[in-house]
Amino acid sequence: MNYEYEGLKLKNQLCFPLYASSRLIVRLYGPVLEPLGLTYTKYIVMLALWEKDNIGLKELGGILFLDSGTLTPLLKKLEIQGLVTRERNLEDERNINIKLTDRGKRLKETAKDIPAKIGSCINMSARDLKELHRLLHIILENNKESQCLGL
Amino acid sequence: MNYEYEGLKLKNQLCFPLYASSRLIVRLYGPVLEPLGLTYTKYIVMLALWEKDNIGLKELGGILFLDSGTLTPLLKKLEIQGLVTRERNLEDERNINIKLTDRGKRLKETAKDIPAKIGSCINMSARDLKELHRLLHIILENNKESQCLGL
DNA sequence: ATTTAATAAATTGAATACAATTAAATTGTA
DNA sequence: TACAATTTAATTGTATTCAATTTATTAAAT
Repeated sequence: MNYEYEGLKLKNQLCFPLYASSRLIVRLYGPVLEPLGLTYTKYIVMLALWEKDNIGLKELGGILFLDSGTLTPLLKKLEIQGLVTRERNLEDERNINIKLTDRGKRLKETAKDIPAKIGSCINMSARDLKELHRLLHIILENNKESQCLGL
Repeated sequence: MNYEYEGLKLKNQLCFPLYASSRLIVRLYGPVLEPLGLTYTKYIVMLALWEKDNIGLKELGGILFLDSGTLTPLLKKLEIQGLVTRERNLEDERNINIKLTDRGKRLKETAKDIPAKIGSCINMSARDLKELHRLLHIILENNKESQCLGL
């Protein structure tokens, strides 16, 4: 038997189930977020801002692992929706400060049931959930300043 | 203390680390696949075909959790690259059969070192890797015919 | 003080994802 | 047989992602 190609089998991939389940769960959010006028990416931006308001784009990107190429157009849309404001930092005009509007702050109230709603769709024991959480964070931490990626 | 909004904290999200680490690892593949003329999505299509050649688009989509909207343009590109052929099934012309060309088959040889190359970037014990694998497959299995999603 | 280097955001272009619709082929049924 | 329902790909339109480039601003060095 030739084991030379074992690593190429889908069932032996780590990335594939990661990629597939990520998309699966993001898709789960779609109809739940739609009434709030949010997409999944907009939602995690709002999550970050609800925890820390008045933050620079760079810092926001550091938290969410997203760069200005993704965030700039996204934040402009959130601004048009009246959920955030974007203004240059007066002390250093290279930076931009993102702030929640009152409407953006109030949306938190509407959003607070979403985690439970999504959670009920993921049929997994609390123990497994916690373990999955731990393992994913190992990946994120390992690659935060990876020698493999130039992040 | 008000715990009403605990579920909205990023650190309590399951989806966020799933989403972030998936993107992180897909990005890891970029420079590794580039010399082969493949993107990550093209790569998993090739992985599936190396395991089962001459397969319908629908069946391929079932394996990879992708629909014709994603696969049709992707397969056309792989066809232009000379890695696959697309032909209507003569018995049922609604279906299309995807076959590897000789060149597509030979690419497997070039690709066989990729899993080890990526693996070396993911600093995780064999035990943790296996556990992560198991947990991700729980999510995929649970939602394969979910009551929450209309897949 | 000038010039150079570094940093942050915005822009551009390529490649997905995916919902929704359309078109073609097949199946089931009256 | 006709016709409605179903199935499969393809198409369309919207929303990301991300690498690479550009522009503006600030910091560092001469």
